Amino acid sequence: MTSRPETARRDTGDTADQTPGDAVLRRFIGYDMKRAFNAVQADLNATLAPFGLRMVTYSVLAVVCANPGIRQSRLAEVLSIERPNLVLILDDLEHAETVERVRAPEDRRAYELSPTLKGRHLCDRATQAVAAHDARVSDGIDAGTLGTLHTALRKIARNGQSERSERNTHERVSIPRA
Amino acid sequence: MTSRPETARRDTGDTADQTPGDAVLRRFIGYDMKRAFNAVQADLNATLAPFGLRMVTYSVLAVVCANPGIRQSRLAEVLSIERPNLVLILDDLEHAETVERVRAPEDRRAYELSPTLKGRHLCDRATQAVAAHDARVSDGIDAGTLGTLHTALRKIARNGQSERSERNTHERVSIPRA
DNA sequence: AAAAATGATTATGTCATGTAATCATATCGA
DNA sequence: TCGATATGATTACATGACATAATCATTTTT
Repeated sequence: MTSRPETARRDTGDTADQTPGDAVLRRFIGYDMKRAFNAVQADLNATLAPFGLRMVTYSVLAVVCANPGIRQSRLAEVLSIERPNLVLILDDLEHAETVERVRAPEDRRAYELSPTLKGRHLCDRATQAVAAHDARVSDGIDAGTLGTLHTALRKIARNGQSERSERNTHERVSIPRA
Repeated sequence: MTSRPETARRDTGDTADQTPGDAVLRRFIGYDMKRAFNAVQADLNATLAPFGLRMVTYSVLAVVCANPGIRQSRLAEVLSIERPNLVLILDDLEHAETVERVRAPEDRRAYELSPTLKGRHLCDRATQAVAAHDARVSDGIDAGTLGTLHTALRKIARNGQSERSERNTHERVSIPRA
């Protein structure tokens, strides 16, 4: 296998040239995913900005609303966010008076998180905007394909996960709490 | 629309609880994309590390190999990288003696980029590893579905792109931070 | 020739995210 | 019960990715 120029002629750098240039990378799912995700991320952040939210803060708010009383550790685990980072995110949300930290009565180290009324309303409105955004970026993709996409992406996430944990077999493997 | 807890009972934080917790977000392709991409990115970076490459540097090397003589502006445009950032990436590759900057004879402001022999070999080997990685993360997804996935992701990328450019006709929105 | 545009670079700032160390409380073992 | 250890949350710090503005050299335009 020897890498070759995409075209026989030497690329003169002519910007009118319609040759993709990144054709070599297009065959990789990872490349298409990165490009798609970048576009989605930019649009989503623009969608959430009017609500004073970012992607992460919205995710956290949504999960807290759906799971009132959830603790920070569990939340971090669910969203694959490092605990220290979650602290700042929650500071942000708490400062906006959308989420409350309440000491867990059974374990006074822990906080139980719950949305304020304001938080619920914000979450509902933001969720509508996110749903609209999601519909926009999925425009022109039929429902069946969309389902396939969901399934495939989840499989890929699992595949990547397992690859990584296999690599980490040296240290902790499972989490045998409880 | 009013947000509701996913389960009737209050979440006790019991770690044995198998309830996903992020079910509210799972309906968005953006969420599944983020999770999938994170997993892929982690695995890919681990795959490239032995070659002294990162995702970006590999992309650049691959495009340079496929388009010898390409200029930095064009390269930045193709990969959607900001020009200033490309400078450092190329410094890296040039320092590793995999890519060369040569003044363009017709325009002495510009550099024409081409891979060294070493660069070509590295690219070929890295490409094999990346292809293997891509196969790993796509494991269990049949060829037809994979094609559908490519098509859908490209469409999403385009949708996001056009949304953003439409939005940029307005002014920028700032995000107030605590 | 002067002005404007372009390719590359430098300097700089911001944001996201990760690691290590710290503090308080809880649990476990002797 | 006391001491060791584990756990939840936090703080402090490092890093990496990426964007913006200003600068320099060269080219193009007028």
